[in-house]
Amino acid sequence: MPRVIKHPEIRREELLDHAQALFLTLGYEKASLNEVITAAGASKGAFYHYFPSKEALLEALAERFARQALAGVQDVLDDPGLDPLGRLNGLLAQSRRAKIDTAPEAWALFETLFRPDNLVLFYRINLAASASFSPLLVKIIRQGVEDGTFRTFDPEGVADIVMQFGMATQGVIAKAIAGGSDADMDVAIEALENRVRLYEIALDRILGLPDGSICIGEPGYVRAAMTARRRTNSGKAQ
Amino acid sequence: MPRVIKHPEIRREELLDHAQALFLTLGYEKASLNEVITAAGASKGAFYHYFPSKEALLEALAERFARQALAGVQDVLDDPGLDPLGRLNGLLAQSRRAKIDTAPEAWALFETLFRPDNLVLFYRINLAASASFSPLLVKIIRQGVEDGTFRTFDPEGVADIVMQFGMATQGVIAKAIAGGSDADMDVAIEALENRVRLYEIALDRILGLPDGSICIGEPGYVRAAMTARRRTNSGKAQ
DNA sequence: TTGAACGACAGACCATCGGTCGGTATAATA
DNA sequence: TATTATACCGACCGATGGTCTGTCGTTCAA
Repeated sequence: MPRVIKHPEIRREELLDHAQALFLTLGYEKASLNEVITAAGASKGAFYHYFPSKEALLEALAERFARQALAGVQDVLDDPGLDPLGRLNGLLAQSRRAKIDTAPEAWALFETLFRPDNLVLFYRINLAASASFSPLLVKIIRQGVEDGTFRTFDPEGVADIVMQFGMATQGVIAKAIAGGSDADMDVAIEALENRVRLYEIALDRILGLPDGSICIGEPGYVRAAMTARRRTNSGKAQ
Repeated sequence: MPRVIKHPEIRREELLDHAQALFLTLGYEKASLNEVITAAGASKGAFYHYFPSKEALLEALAERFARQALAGVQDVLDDPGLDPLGRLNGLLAQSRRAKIDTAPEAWALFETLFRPDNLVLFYRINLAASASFSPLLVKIIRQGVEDGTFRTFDPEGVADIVMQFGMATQGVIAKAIAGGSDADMDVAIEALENRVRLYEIALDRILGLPDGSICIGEPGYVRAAMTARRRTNSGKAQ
C-alpha cells in the first residue's frame, strides 16, 4: 500500500469513526483491530501511533461519546435564567429528547448500543458520562439546597440516582426500539411512560419537592415521538 | 498426563470453581482458558466436553451465582407469615445482610467483583439475578397492590427499580470496601448509610406507602457491621 | 465373554488476535 | 541543505480460544 499521510486529527477521528461503527455492529470484543484498521484505511503502525492499545481506543471512543452528550446539554447548563429546578428539569428533558427524537443515525446507534455484545462499550460510555455529568448535577443540587428549592441530606447520592435513572430509561428505550412487532413496541412505550412517571415521583420525593415538580416530559410525549418515528421508518421501507 | 475420569457433576463444578477464582482475580478477559483448565487439572478436551465456549463458562458461572443468591433469600420467600411489605423488607434486608456481614470468603468475593476487570462477569451475574428475582418481586408487589398495602400503576417498573437499587448499593458497598484508608472507609460508610435512606424514601413513595414503611436496616447498622469487620481484619493482620 | 456404542478425556494442532519492531517516507526545523 | 521529529508501513511474534483426531474405560445386549 502506498504511504498516506493525513492530518493527525483527521486520522484519529477516522480511526474512531470506524471503530465506533465496528464496535457497535460486532461488539467490542468481536470486532478485531485489523478490521478496524483496514476499514479506516490505515495500518497497524498508524494505529499504534495514535492509540497505545485496543483498550485505549475504546476509552477514547467512550470519551468522545461523553463529550458529545455534554455538548448536547451545554445550553441548558449555561442558561443563566434557570433556577436549579428548571435546570434539572431541562437537563432531564433534554437528555430524554436527545434519546427519542434525534437524528436517525444516533437513533440507530441507540438501537445497537444496548445489545449484550456492546456491554463493555456501553459501560465505558456510562463511566465517562458519569464522570463529567455527576459533578454538574451535584453542583445544581447543592445550589437548590442552598436557595431552599431542594431539600436533601445527600446531594451526591441524589445525583447518583439521577444518573442511574437516566441510564435506566436508556435501557427501557432500547427495549422499546428493539421490540420487533408493533405490539411489542406498544408495550415497551407504555412501560417507558410509566417508568418516567415513577422516576418523576421518586425524584420529587428525594429532593423534598412538591408533587409534580420534576417533569421529564408530558404524558403521551414518548408515544407521540415513537409513533412519529415509526411512520417515518415504515415510509422509508416502502 | 494420565487420564483421570471423574463424575461429570464434580468435574463441572471443579471447572466452575477454578474459573470463578481466576475470573475474579484476573478478570474474565485476562484469565485464559488454559489457566483455568490447568488449574482445574483438566484438559482442553475435557473442558470443551462440558462447555461449548469460554463465554458459556462465564454464563454458567453467572447462573451459579444467581442460584446461590436466590437460595439465600429462599426462607424469606417461603415464609407464609409475611405480608407483602414484610416480605419485601425481608428481601431487602436479607440481600443487604448477605452483602455486609457474610462469610469472609464471600466478602472477599464482593471486594473483587467490583473491580473494573470484572465488569463482564458482574454484568452477567446481575443479568442472571435479575432474570430470577424480578418475577418474584413483581409477584410480591402485585399481591401488595391487591390487598391494598401497596399502591402503584406499574408493578414491573417498581420491581425493576428495586433491583436497580440493590445493584447500586452493591456498588456503594464495594467502594466502601475498596477504600484504602480508614478515612476513605468512613466516607464510604456515610455515603452508604445515606444512600440506603434515600432508597427507603423513594421506595416508600413509589409504592404509595407511609413514610418509614420500607426499612432496609436501622440507621447505624452499616457502620456497626463495617467497623466490626474492620476490627476482625486488623486483628488478623497483627 | 465378547464387542459395539458411548461418554469422558487427552493433547496436538490451527487460525487469528492484540501487540511489537525495525524501517521508511514526509514535514518541520536549523 | 542537513538533521531531527513525525507519521506511517507491514512483517512478525507469542498467546489465545477453539477444533479435531483419537484413546481409554464403562455399559450392556447378544
